Amino acid sequence: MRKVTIIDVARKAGVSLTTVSRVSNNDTKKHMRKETKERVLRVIKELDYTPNKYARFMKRQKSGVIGVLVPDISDQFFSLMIRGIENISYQNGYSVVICDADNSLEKEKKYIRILLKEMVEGVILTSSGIENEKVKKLTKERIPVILADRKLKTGDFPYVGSDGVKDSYILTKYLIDLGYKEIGFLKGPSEVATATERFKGYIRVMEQNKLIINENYLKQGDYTFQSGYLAGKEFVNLTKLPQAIIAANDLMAVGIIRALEEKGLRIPQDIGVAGFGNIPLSSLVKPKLTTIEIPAYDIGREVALILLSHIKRKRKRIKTKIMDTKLIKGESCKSLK
Amino acid sequence: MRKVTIIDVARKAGVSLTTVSRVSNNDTKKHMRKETKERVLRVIKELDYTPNKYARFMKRQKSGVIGVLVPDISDQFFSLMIRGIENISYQNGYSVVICDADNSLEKEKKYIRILLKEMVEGVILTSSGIENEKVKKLTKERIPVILADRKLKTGDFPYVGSDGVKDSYILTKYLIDLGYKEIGFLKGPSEVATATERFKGYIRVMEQNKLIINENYLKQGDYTFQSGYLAGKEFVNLTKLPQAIIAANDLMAVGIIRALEEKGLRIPQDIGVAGFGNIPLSSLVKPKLTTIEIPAYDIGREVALILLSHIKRKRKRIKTKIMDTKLIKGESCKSLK
DNA sequence: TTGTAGGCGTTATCAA
DNA sequence: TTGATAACGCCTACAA
Repeated sequence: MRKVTIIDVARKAGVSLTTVSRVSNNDTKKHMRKETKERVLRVIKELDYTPNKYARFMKRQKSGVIGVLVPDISDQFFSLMIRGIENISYQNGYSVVICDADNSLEKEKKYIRILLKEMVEGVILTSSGIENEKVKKLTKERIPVILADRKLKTGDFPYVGSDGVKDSYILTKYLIDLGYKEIGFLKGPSEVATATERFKGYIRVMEQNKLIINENYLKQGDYTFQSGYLAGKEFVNLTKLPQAIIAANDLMAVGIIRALEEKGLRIPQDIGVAGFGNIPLSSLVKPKLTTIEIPAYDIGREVALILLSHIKRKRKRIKTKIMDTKLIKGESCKSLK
Repeated sequence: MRKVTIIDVARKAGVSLTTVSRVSNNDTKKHMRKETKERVLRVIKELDYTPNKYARFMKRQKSGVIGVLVPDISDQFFSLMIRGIENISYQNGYSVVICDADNSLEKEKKYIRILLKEMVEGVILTSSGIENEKVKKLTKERIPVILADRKLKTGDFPYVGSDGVKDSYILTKYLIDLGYKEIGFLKGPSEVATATERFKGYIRVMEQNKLIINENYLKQGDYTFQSGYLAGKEFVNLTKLPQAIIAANDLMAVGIIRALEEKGLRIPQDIGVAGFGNIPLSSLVKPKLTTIEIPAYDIGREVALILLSHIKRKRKRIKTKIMDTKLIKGESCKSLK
């Protein structure tokens, strides 16, 4: 069954292809008889005609595709974000090409090249640590790049996501208000912006409240469950435990809990644990995690909207949007008073 | 910065575009001087030329895109599967368009239409219950369709996934061998093939072993955590509990565990629980789930390979591949002997 | 208000 | 062994 082309429509409607093209593109500049327009519209519907996007590209040099580059699509945070992106994109007639960098810098670079070849009109980037250099390559080709969830070390690309410092500030403050004084922190990977921001917020509140930051209570993780579990084991080996531990993300927090429980410690009676993200796992785990909810789906929608506004060169090109987050008072921390 | 075209290459190499085209497509039918070929190849590399895929489509009428339609990309099983699909696809120069049906039949139909407009060369379908009718529409357009993980009620489309009956057979048999006799079952949604197959396998083993299937021990769920939790509550309200409960997937199994624990029951001391899937959550939960591992990533790779073989009309067009699964002996069931 | 014609970058057919 | 040329389906400047 051959595809319907603009010629089929033109023939059936008894007009030239130009007229059909104008109707299907809703060309308002040219005036045309209402009757003609309606007739063409009817035939378009009858034949179920849609312009061939590849042919259209030839003239317009616009692909109608945007690229999304994430570290790991099987991380639910990112898959939710992608759902948000797709939602907005399809509504606006854009398709989405997703690239999973597999947490590898190598693949990330490779995909930047692929996206260029795909002639995407814009890129949404959540980097696992790519250098600015490579990203600049995109902007040099006049392809707008918006960062989602994770900022880059340098450069001032538009960004949509939460304010990690503020989030951490709120969470740490909440623990302090509950009565916790000796609070440890499990850091995330140093090349990821959210990780460093969250650590910074923690430090800031601790200092503001004149609380001592014990070096032994600071550990390094990489955002995986496993690294949380290992850090948890390190914690229980200390001669004296902190009263609570904040992990830079939920997955590590769950890992910590598992390690602590294995040693017979009870959460939150013996020690409090908190994380960031409020990933679905966080409420399925027992005890439910105290955490900061980051609205992945909404971030996806916002970042797509902003990218499209850049692509379409709308006058108000928004640069950055900090999303509201929400403190989830789970069961993994309790009032000490 | 303008894109390099075939003309730029031709000019720089001092040959015609035809020659460049032949080199870049590795046309083996036509013989050409080795020297010419090498020169062109060098220029292609120098200029970093890649054929414009949109222009190429115009001639070939092949988009180089395959479509993937899943019920929910934020379900880790599907996102892992997608990773497998993308892995193979990119290796073969194909891009992937992902459609998230959001577990809705309505959207599923809509996306079938979109995929047709996108002129995908093939479709990988994991249906949340679409009618055969709609899928036939695709095959009528000569677009190959391969089912992943979930079969359709009717029609004999190629399929890649596990054998739900067999999986369930193995799991149930394992419980029986442990000494369990009164085994309940929480069913999944009736329109999903894996759910009905797993129930069938359970029934079969129970009957073969002359074990009574107590109607009160059969409940209906919909694959969500919530439905597992609710079913768990129904179970504890029974005057007499079964010795073990099998849920048609892991998420529901975890829900059951949560409900049972809330009533003070201990797993596996008081009652055993098992599921299907071995999703990452299953090993993060306590106790670790007894379950059947379904290799999502490998299913993705296999289904992509098979789809590509159909697209390329290779001689050996594989129809179906049943993937090996693995019994995970977790801690949520124990030997009663 | 509507139509004609040229060209976007590529590949395939035919000719040289 | 290589090259000229006609499509592929659409959009748009220009013509009518």
